[in-house]
Amino acid sequence: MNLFAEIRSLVTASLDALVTEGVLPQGLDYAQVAVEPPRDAAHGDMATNAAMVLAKPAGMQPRAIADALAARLATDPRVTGAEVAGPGFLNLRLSPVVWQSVVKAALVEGTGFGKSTLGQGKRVNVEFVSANPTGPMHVGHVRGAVVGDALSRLLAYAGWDVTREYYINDGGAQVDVLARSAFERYREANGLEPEIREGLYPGDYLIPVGEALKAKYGTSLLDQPESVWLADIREFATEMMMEEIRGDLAQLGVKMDVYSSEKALYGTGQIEAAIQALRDMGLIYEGVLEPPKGKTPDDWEPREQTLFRSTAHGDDVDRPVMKSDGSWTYFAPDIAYHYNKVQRGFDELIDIFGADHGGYVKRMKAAVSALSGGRVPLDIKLVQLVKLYKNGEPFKMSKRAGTFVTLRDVVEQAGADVTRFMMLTRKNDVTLDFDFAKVLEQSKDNPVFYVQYANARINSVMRKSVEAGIDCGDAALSGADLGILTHPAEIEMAKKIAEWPRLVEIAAKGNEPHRIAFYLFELASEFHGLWNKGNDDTSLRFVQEGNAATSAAKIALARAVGVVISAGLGILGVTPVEEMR
RNA sequence: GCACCCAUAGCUCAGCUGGAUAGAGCGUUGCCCUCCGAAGGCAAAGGUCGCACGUUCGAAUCGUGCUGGGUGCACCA
Repeated sequence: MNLFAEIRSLVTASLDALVTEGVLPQGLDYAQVAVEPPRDAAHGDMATNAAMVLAKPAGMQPRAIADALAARLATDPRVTGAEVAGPGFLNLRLSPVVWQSVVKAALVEGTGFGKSTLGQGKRVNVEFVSANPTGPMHVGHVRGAVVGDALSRLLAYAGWDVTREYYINDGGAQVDVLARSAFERYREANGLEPEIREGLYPGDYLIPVGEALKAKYGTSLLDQPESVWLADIREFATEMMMEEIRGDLAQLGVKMDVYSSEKALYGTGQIEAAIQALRDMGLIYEGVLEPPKGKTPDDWEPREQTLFRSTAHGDDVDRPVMKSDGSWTYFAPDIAYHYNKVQRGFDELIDIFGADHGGYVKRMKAAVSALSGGRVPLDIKLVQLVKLYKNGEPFKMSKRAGTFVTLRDVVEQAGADVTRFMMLTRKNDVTLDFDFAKVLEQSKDNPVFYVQYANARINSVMRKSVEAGIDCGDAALSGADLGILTHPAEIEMAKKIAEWPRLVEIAAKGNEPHRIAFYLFELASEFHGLWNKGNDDTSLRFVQEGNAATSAAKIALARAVGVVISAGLGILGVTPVEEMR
């Protein structure tokens, strides 16, 4: 139940009526008509800009439209006040009955209360993490994983058919490095001194791979040249790394639907087919790129390459797809992979990249635009760095020494729920500070705790009430006499609940899961405020001694908050707690 | 040199895709509480939304040009 959508329907229906009466001309487009909560509560419960956006096309004064619309709207029983303000805003006040019905809807619909059909079942592919399979996941990957997963849950909640996908970069040179590094660990497992040369991966995590290689191959590969073992060990080590990464993701509560392999694109003609498709559009040519102005690389030399005319689709320069030695650049399989996604019939594509890949988005969008004939939009979210702290002290990590903070380190210290929530307390394109001490703090300063605590309080109230003999099942509560909820503080609470379905749609439209976290904080804040008022004004307490009917109504309100918190945390992938420990 | 991201209260950040007098937390200041409905509460002060033009009924939001910070820039992914 989206109250804002309902009132908007009321507004447009009223506009239609005014057209029928001849007050307004025919053929008006209502697309720009919005019904929103006013910034200032003193302006009422909802505001519409209808009069202002229609003034010009209707050839009328905004006030004239607003007055006519106000009179019309005032006849609806839900509307208790309609006044024109400012340059032509129409402010509406709604009956308490409306807000009470929101509480009831939340109880009846449960965590489906904010669900939307906005996505119309469209198929969206969300590609995220896609970490190189050369080691365990580190902190840098955590945020992308959480954002991608929460976004997937959000879109599913808002009516999309979501596929979560991981692209395994197992086709490039870095997996050869992995294989060579693993080979040294294999030698080590056989009692030889490993030679971790410059450029190899020094991390301890490859020791078990060496052990496993020994278990499989014994000593048979020790004296063999690289050409004999490289492919096999590469495959073996990559698979072990992916196993580890899957485990890491599982710890975070992330489950991919599809793992796609870069390597699988080679040798199957998929890259060739994708490039051919571009070629057929006249977007592939042989040419020489200009050197970048201002900063010419020392070893730059004019070189003829096979280029993709990405500038035809919004890029700044054309991009090479084939190296001078005839092999593909890294861009070519990426094109093929995205072509593959398009061909699988997705209506929308989303990629979650690290911010250091920002220079990559235009060419990727250009490729998808070309290969889908402009049919499939690609949204690329860049996720900024996470800076780790402990009690305000920066946490250092050194990739060179192979000692980095892994995803496991983070989850083991902070827990998956806390980690996930914190990763969503910033918009994706802003760097985020993560302090191991602060995120576990039980205080108002900690948004995770604050939201969880609200939910715990709600459950505490219900536990107590059940002991007092009040049926706190949603069915029973939704049947309570909610007309009792008339106190302004209670109405305010209900208004905040009413925003939930609208917020889901806003967040989904922008692919912005962080909005859910911020909303939950506001919702919890409103709830704690109401709770605190109960300290002084006992009539606002949820449990009213000796008055089961009143208690039921007030508990219903609390439970409605709990329903929304549960739904919201569900989107974030965070488990709601019923008790603070 | 070019592209992308960021710039909002002392600090950390929201801000509904163009709406009304720009919000929250921390910090500061002042009251209150210390009752397990505990892990504090209430209130106040605090702003040239980096700067300048432009678009229009209306701009933190859109456009252009600057300033400052970050990221990236052909034969690496």
